[in-house]
Parts: sequence; structure tokens; C-alpha cells
Amino acid sequence: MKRAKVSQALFAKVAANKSQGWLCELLRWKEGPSPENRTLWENLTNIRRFLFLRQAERDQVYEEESRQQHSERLHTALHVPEQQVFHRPPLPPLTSPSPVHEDPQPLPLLVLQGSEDGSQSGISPGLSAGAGSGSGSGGQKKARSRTRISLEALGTLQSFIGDVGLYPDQEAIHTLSAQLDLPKHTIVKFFQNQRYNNKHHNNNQVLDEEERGSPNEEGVRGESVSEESGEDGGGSVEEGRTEGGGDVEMEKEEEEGDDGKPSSTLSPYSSLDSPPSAEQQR
DNA sequence: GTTAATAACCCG
DNA sequence: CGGGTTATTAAC
Repeated sequence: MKRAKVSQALFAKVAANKSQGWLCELLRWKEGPSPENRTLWENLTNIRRFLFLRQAERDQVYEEESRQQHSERLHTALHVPEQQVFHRPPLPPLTSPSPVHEDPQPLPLLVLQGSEDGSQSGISPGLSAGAGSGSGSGGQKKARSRTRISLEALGTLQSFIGDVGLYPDQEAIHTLSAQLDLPKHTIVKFFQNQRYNNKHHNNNQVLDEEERGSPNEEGVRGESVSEESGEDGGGSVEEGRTEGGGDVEMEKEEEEGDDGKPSSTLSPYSSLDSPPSAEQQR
């Protein structure tokens, strides 16, 4: 079923009325013997109930759900007194899913992505994970882990974004990774993600600090965002600094009032052209 | 226990 | 690189 083009998020919502993360955990749970036997189990039942419907039915629900999700948003105040979007598909087969068993899908709850359910029998052609080939694969378990970025790191990053556009060059990445002690890889990812959500889900509430020089005038007042800088006085979160060696080079970024024309400072790298990516999109 | 954010991954 | 999805955590 997962071979439908439905994402976990959608599926989770329609089938169990839960969030995407929840579904994901559930999937994982099947692999790990968790001593949990109740509650979750009940939820499974709900899901199965949904699965018993025909494909067409399911698609319908998906559409409906996505429609509600995508549109409507700007009906700020008073509007939409009536919600006609509220007739859920028949959910009668509650206690007895008796007659219809058209498509008893064997519950191949597996990774989805991509293929829609159309091919019944000729399912996936080979899917061999080459264990040995390629060498190297030391095929280990891959536990994806999410590295949590500290607040200070985050602050530095956002200020960096404020100064230079969104995407840094290699040099900058390296620097940042050193300053924040984060893997270089992470930095890159971070920027990618930032670009993404600054673009799409950027509605309300994201203060950009850019635009200098441009008269930016909002009629809004009450805007005072002060600055970060560690802790102010109050007592705040304690954070283990990376100190310890006695030397932490937490250099503040020296930002240029304007840089851009490196007259004398050349990067230590020989060839270079660092694209002064002073890009300002839009 | 679930939701909500968000880093990591994948596909184009 | 960008867009989207998935998997992991912190917060409720």
C-alpha cells in the first residue's frame, strides 16, 4: 500500500488521523520489539480498516485531504461559515467488515515512494540489495541521526545569512564549520534546508534581517528585536561550551562593511575564484 | 503518547 | 541546487 504515491504524512492523517512522525515510529516499531502492546495496536486496527477500502476510495480520500490542506488559508476572519468539505467517505464498516474483500492486500507495508499501486502481480522486479558487491559496503545499520544544532550556532548561521545571501562558498562553509564545530556536511545541509523553508513555508514570522540601505518601512511598530549574544542577564540556559581546552576560538565574524573587493587579501588558496556569491536573489 | 519542528535523505 | 519526503527528537 505504501506503493501508492501517498506520503506518510497524508496516509497517517487519513488512516489514523495522526501525524507523519507517528507513522514513521510505528513502522520502526515493527522492527524493534517494543514491549508495547496496547494503544499502538489499536491504532493499527484503524489503519487496517482504512486499507480495506478499494483503491479508488482511498484515492478519493487522499485528494480530499490534500485539498483541504493546500487551499484555504487566507480566509482570515469571518468567512466560510459552512464547510461542505466535511463528508467523510463512508466509514460504516466499523464493526464488521464483512462482505467486501475484493482486494485483500497482503499488507506489504513497506517503503513506499514512487510507484502507484497498479501493478499487482508484477511487483517490484528485483530489489536486491547488493550486499557484497561494490565492495565496501559494509553494510551497516544506518541510523540516521539528527544532530542538534546549538542555539549559538544557529544564531551565527542566521546572521551569516543576513549578511551574505543564502548560499556560501566553500570557504565560508569551512569557516563556519570550524567556528561552530559542526561537520561541514551539516552546514551545507543546513543551508539547503533554510533555503527551502524560507521559500515555501515562509509565511508569517520570519524576520529577515537584511535590507540595509533600502528604506524599508513598515507601518508596523513595536518592532524591536534585540540581539542575541549569549545570555543577557537573566539566567538562562546553561550551556556547556566547548571550552575545555582552554582555547576556543570563537571568533566573531568580522563582517565587512563591505567586502567584495578583496584588494589585498587573497585567499590562501591558490586558484581561486570564489565566486563572490553575493547573490541576492529576487 | 502524540504533535510539531527540523536535520538528513532522495529524486529531479 | 531545489523540492519534497522521511526519520529523529524535543516539547506538549
